[in-house]
Amino acid sequence: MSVQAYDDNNRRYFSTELLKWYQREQRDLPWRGSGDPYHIWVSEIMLQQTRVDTVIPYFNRFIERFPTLRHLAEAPEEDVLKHWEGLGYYSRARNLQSAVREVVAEYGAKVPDQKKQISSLKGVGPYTAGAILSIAYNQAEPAVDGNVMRVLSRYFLIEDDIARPATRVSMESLGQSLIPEGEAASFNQALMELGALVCTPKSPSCNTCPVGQHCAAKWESRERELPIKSKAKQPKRVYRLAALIEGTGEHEGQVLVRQRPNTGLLAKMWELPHVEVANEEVWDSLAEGGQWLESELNDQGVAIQVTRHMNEAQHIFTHLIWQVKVVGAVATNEHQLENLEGYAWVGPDQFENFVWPNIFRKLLTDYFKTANP
DNA sequence: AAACCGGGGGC
DNA sequence: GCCCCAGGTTT
Repeated sequence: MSVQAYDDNNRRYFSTELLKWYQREQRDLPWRGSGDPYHIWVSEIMLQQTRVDTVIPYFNRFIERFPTLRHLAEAPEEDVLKHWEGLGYYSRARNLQSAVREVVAEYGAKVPDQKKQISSLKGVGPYTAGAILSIAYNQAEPAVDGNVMRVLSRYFLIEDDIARPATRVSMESLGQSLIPEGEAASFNQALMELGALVCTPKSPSCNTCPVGQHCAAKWESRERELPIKSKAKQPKRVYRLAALIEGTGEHEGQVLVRQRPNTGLLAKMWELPHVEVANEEVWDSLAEGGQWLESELNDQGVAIQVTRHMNEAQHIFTHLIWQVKVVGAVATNEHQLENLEGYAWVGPDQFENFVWPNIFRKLLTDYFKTANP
């Protein structure tokens, strides 16, 4: 990294001008001001790979329901997941509660202020540890996220691939070296704020940038080339058939749903019973696919007959694309499904008692709307 | 190092 | 359609 080209004057300029800008322009965010390390912790977990505007309403609801570490520690996990519903990366919620329980049990319900301790908590990696230590406790620790790597790579013209872990490590030493004495909390937030508001990915506002005068990338008109990031592999497409099993008799107006496994993708959330099919051709044929769906669910104790094609949906994950076709079905052993482990009947009245991934929330909401207008 | 883990917004 | 977002864990 050719940061040596930058002398101390340039670094001092960067830090002082950035701090001055932040004092003027910082946004008023719900987790700023209270100074409660627990609130800061919750915000940092929610903000992982998630935009500020998305997080704000979730954060307010979450803190209202779980105002302190103890409230969160004592809550049922399902309740926590329900407050995370729609945010994505649900292991964040489970890890957070698990870590909070550890803090209550091992650290007297006080968020630890030592790096080794806080870094050992579930869901707390290098970024989050640095963010909590600096923002909540004003310790001179770096908090290097995507914003910070973008800002630093441009200002110092660093051409390392930011997708490589080694690059983040070197950015951390640079970021730490830039923190002015006693200003860790403001400086780290200022770096991220600049990345979010000014030094944006596509078209940075270099004309209004508080440190643009000494930005190496701007000097060479290369700000749009940075940071350098290798491309991610494109997601694999899979084909799935879901059964919308309509209840009869006492289950009139209800649909059979099931809970996902305790680990992995969308863990513990609810879904329509469904199977993956071998290829697009099987998926396309209602006869072929329907037969496969019937036999697979039958093996799990759910005997059905597929009746008709109903709906289609696509759901894009980071590493996976679900092509989902929904077919209508009737249960031929409805009386035996009552106590089948992991399955339940749900109608509009019970809908909110379950935690749904977005794709099934939408499919079921649409169904109930057309079935009971 | 690469794969896994959600969902949404900007352009 | 592509890229990114106040990343972390597992393999």
